[in-house]
Amino acid sequence: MKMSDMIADMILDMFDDGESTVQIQRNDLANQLGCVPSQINYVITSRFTPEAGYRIESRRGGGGYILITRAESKDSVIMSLINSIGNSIDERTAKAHIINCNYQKLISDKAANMMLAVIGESNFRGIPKEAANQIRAKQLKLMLLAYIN
Amino acid sequence: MKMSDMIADMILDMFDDGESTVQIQRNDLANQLGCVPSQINYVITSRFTPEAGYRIESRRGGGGYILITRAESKDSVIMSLINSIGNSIDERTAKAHIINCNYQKLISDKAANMMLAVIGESNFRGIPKEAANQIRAKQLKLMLLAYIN
DNA sequence: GCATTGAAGGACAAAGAAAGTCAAAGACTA
DNA sequence: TAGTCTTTGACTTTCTTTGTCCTTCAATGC
Repeated sequence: MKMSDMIADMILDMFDDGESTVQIQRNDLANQLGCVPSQINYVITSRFTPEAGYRIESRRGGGGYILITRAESKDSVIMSLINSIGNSIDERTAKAHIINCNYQKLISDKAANMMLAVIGESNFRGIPKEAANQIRAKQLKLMLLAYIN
Repeated sequence: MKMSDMIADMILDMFDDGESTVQIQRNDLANQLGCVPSQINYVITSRFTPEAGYRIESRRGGGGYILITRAESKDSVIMSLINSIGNSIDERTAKAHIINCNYQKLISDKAANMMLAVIGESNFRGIPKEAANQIRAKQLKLMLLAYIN
């Protein structure tokens, strides 16, 4: 298993007992898992994003920490994700959002697969990039909306 | 025997133990079989198509992979619907198919709503009718496939 | 108080590890 | 022989890992 996924899982596990915040020591965690500290940052910025419903705070210096706060309601996270999507989105970003949502258990595997199927670049072959991005954005927002209703 | 067929057989073999997904490492497989990596792509796009009941996902970068998912019930009503769709479909017809599937309890209300959201004409505003119909056909087939997995 | 020092975390770039794309050349087939 | 199917390879894009240097903070000693 990839180191990044292990780190993400480790953090998700810490949420398990119903808590909505997790505090970590970057160096400790890196040490436990045998990676460089900056990889923790990579995981946090690529997976624990605001769009996925997380807020990050941190402090440097002696006794420093990283605090990860998870949003309460799933639907509200999805709603704000929808609102964060403008009227155009590329495949890469859309895919990342969907995979993240699925990873955080905001949407089911099946729904995620359906969404991934829809937004794939190869569906749009032959039409201009920007037109495809606009269609993709509309479709993704509507699907997410349909999902929570 | 042709290399393409060997690759296809190899992949099919991996499904053998009742699994509905196979994960491959493109470079590894190419290496095992002694072909260039891109030939794996050729085989996948030419043989493991939605019409044949396969869905493809992949990730690049370190720890990347190609995931091939096979429809479980190849002879289901949905599979034959997928095969009847062709490479172009208008909103009305697509809608009728979806509603019918839902009516027959082949797909859930939620899935039907997601599909209806995707195929809606207004998503495709601004692009030529026929291009829209082709995108819609691809998307509908893939969604149905994702649903039955 | 104030300067120094060590203990955090942050930012960023470079290297590495996959997979994707596309077009040209070659092989087959009707 | 025209047209399709395969094979190959060069180039591109994406994601991950690693490391180095920077900034911030708290504690300590004067």
